[in-house]
Amino acid sequence: MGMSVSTQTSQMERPLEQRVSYRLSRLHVKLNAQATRILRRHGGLTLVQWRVLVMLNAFTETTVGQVARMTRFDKALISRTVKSLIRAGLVKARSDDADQRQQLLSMTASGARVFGAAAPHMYARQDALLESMDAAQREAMFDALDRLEQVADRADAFR
Amino acid sequence: MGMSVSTQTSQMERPLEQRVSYRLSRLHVKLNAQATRILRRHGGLTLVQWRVLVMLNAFTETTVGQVARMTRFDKALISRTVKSLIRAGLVKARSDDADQRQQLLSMTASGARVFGAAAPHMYARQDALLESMDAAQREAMFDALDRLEQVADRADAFR
DNA sequence: ACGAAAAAGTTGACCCGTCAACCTTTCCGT
DNA sequence: ACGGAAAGGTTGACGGGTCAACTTTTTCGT
Repeated sequence: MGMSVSTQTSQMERPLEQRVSYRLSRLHVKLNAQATRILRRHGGLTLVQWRVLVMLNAFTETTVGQVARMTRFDKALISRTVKSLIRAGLVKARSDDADQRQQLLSMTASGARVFGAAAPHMYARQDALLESMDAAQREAMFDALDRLEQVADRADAFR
Repeated sequence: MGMSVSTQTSQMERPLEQRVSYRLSRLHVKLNAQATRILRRHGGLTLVQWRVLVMLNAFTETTVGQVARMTRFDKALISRTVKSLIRAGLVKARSDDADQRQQLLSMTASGARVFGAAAPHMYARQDALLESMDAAQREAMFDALDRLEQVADRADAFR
């Protein structure tokens, strides 16, 4: 392991462990992989399908566009995912008389069953994550996430 | 906009805004998109290419495997990315006499130039992110990231 | 010192997610 | 009330990223 360590530029002013977006990316990948595994074991939903069902569970009769905005996923992705859910019989769509462009989506009984089977495991995981911190830490973290998101948004304007 | 709001199940016990992995994912997507944009403007590197060059900048003469482990990216991805960097003339490889399986990678002069052109912008962005928090908040956040990562790792074992 | 196991890397197949182009329906200013 | 702009959605193409299979080289136990 004797790697010559002569980093000709300053020996890493910003240790890797502390670079924000790098850490975030690592954690995000890990959590996603974990969620995907849980879903595969309990019903076989994909992560995006799960997120769509979460939305349909919270808001009965939603549309593709609304789900896309709420999840911040691309509407193309949501469109395809909804199609897959309809094909699988977990979601049904009925056309909206007031606006012919959109369709009102809702879970079928079978969709609710699949969702209900996966939910406890997904929520248990979420709880495990939150319970690793006390209230103050939790608040500090969400606060940090808020700030970072704001900075990212602001910086977008003039870069 | 009169969307009927009768969510028949409990009106969202866990408000979306507070779900950890959801927030993380949102922020991650945003930061990634921003970094990608900056790189496109200043030299045209992709994000993975950038991350590889960061590693080559910090550790002269590294290997594909080491970069993969350090960045936590898949080695297949690193292998392809390194190839693209070599094709672009930004990285060069020389075979290791002591181990014929691996190749020692380093930046070319032109690679260093491209890296040097993008670096100030990327680091400025990183600084802007960190400067949105004071020292205590920063520590709280990294602490939170550590905990979450640990929990995720531990949970992997028995799920 | 031999053979099995492990490590390094490459490749192909595949899915996820994004982008841009496009079609249809609705909105809205004049 | 008409025509252009905007909103909803779908589709095709593409790059990013993962997984599994495979080759070659090295390590290591006996």
